[in-house]
Amino acid sequence: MKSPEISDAEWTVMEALWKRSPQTASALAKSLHPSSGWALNTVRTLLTRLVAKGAVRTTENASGVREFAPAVERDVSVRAESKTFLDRVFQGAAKPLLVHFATNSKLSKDELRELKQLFEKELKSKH
Amino acid sequence: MKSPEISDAEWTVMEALWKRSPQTASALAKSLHPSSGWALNTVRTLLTRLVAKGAVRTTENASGVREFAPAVERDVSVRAESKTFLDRVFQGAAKPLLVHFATNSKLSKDELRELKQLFEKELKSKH
DNA sequence: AGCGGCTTGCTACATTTGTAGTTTACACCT
DNA sequence: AGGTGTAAACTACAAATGTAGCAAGCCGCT
Repeated sequence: MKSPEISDAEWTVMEALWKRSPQTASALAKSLHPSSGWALNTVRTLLTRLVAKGAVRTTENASGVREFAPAVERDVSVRAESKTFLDRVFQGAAKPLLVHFATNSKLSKDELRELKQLFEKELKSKH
Repeated sequence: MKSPEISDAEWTVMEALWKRSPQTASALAKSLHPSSGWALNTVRTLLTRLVAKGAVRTTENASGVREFAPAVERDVSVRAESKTFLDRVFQGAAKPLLVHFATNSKLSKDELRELKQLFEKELKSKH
């Protein structure tokens, strides 16, 4: 299941759809407007492109208006993006990436604890 | 020190320069060719753009030929790219990102151990 | 002195991306 | 039925990106 390339602006639309779907173009535009400042047509264009890429699919609602919904799961896209980023910036080496984010992010004590435990668990599961 | 936007192809060139610099355009092209398949002029164009962006600077070597070297440190660019990625795909939340890479990467026992320790250290340093 | 090569500086050109505007078609309200 | 508001479909258009090619100049060899 190759996930299509999703550009920055498109990603914003996808997030909105992953959060709630299906939605009509105008509903989406309305909800995105405050943060993005995008005109309705901008959102429409992005949706059209996403449909063309196969990242979004459409259906008609009762009143004959099109509604949009993700055609790819967020998780799949996140994985694809993550892989691309990992390869590009960290040459595919996960450890340096993890070190980078571990040391460059402001993590709360709780988060640090949880992450430590996660690694402990991973270690153990590795038998 | 804002680091300039570096595109995918450009990033490849930067990596080569970060690995070794200064280098002439043709030396770079030669070393990149096997993996990238790029023509000499392609590399030149990328270099020109990188210079324009301020990511690379040039000097003349003894024989009057230009050599290229990074003008931004890898670390700075990595940080910038990482931030962009974090914001875009994980909405700025580092923990989910760390969880993602911790569970989706094939890490060796040693790496897992080191990472666990890193988090322990971070935890402690947080007093 | 002319030719073959390499270096530089321009130019090219299709795609993708960001960000809309214009036109046409309906569809409901008064 | 005509006006008003949306929806859908096209069209627009500049900047960034990937991927070069062409032209002009300098350098050393024959």
